[in-house]
Amino acid sequence: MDDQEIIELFRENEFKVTAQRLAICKFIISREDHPSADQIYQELKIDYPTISLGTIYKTLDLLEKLGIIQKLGFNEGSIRYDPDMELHINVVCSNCGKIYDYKAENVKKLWSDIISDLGIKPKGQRIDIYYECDDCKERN
Amino acid sequence: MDDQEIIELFRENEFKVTAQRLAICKFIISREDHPSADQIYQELKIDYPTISLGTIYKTLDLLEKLGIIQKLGFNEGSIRYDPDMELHINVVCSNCGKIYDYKAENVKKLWSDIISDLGIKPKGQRIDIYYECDDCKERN
DNA sequence: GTAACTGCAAACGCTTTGCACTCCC
DNA sequence: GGGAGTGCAAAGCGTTTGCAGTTAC
Repeated sequence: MDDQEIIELFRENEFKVTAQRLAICKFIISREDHPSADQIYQELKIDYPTISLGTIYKTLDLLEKLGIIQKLGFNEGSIRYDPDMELHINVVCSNCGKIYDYKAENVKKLWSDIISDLGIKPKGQRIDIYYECDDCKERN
Repeated sequence: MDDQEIIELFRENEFKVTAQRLAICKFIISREDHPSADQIYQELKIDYPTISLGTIYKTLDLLEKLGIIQKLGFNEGSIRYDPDMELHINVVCSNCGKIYDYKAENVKKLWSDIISDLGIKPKGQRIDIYYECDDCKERN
């Protein structure tokens, strides 16, 4: 998704295009590690010194409504933002919180089987695997 | 898991057996809808009028450490407690938050394939499907 | 008897809200 | 020019913490 596509998506949905929104949207799309609101804030503050956490949260809600990102609530109460809306598995280090995505064709087949078995119209899904990453293993 | 087993598990791990702990543990095991801490509090208050939310939280942490329950953080920031530690799918109404579990044999096979593909030692997992339940559909 | 547990209240951290100012269109 | 968006600070809410009193063992 390039700048132009983002701008068009905003305009189509009658949201104004602002520097902050563009920056937040581009940032989250460029990251594969599902950052938290505060991580986004800390990094964008460098280039946009007056940006506020409130704006980050409002924009993230907007991006979720537009279907660009997915919120992921975790057990310690933290919320992370995932720009991958396709069926995938979040591989999560339960120690440091690092996340990467895993895609497997076989998941798709199984998933459609389950859906038809359940007889529901799914609105979304979330699949996590928790493990301890190599960095954390070394540290202990 | 009956009373005696719970008591033994507590003692084995050198935790004292109190009326509150037993009540919380039995309550959560008996429920299939993954209640929140406050729901547990509201219901137990009837039989244990002096029980406090602090005790609920402390006990839930303890039960998680003992491996009896699993915490599930959701997108709106809420945390729900799931007493089913086996591989299963949480079927979640994204409107009212109702949850029920779905177990399928075929998930297990796929899961072990994915694990060996990833080459990791999983510590746990979580699989959610979001949909709108019949009650909520009617209401709209 | 004593260390662990409970209940209460205060503290905490993340998220949301309200409002005056600003800026996109 | 006008209304949506921003930034700031305050409020909100679920969870955690600290501590004096209580209870299991």
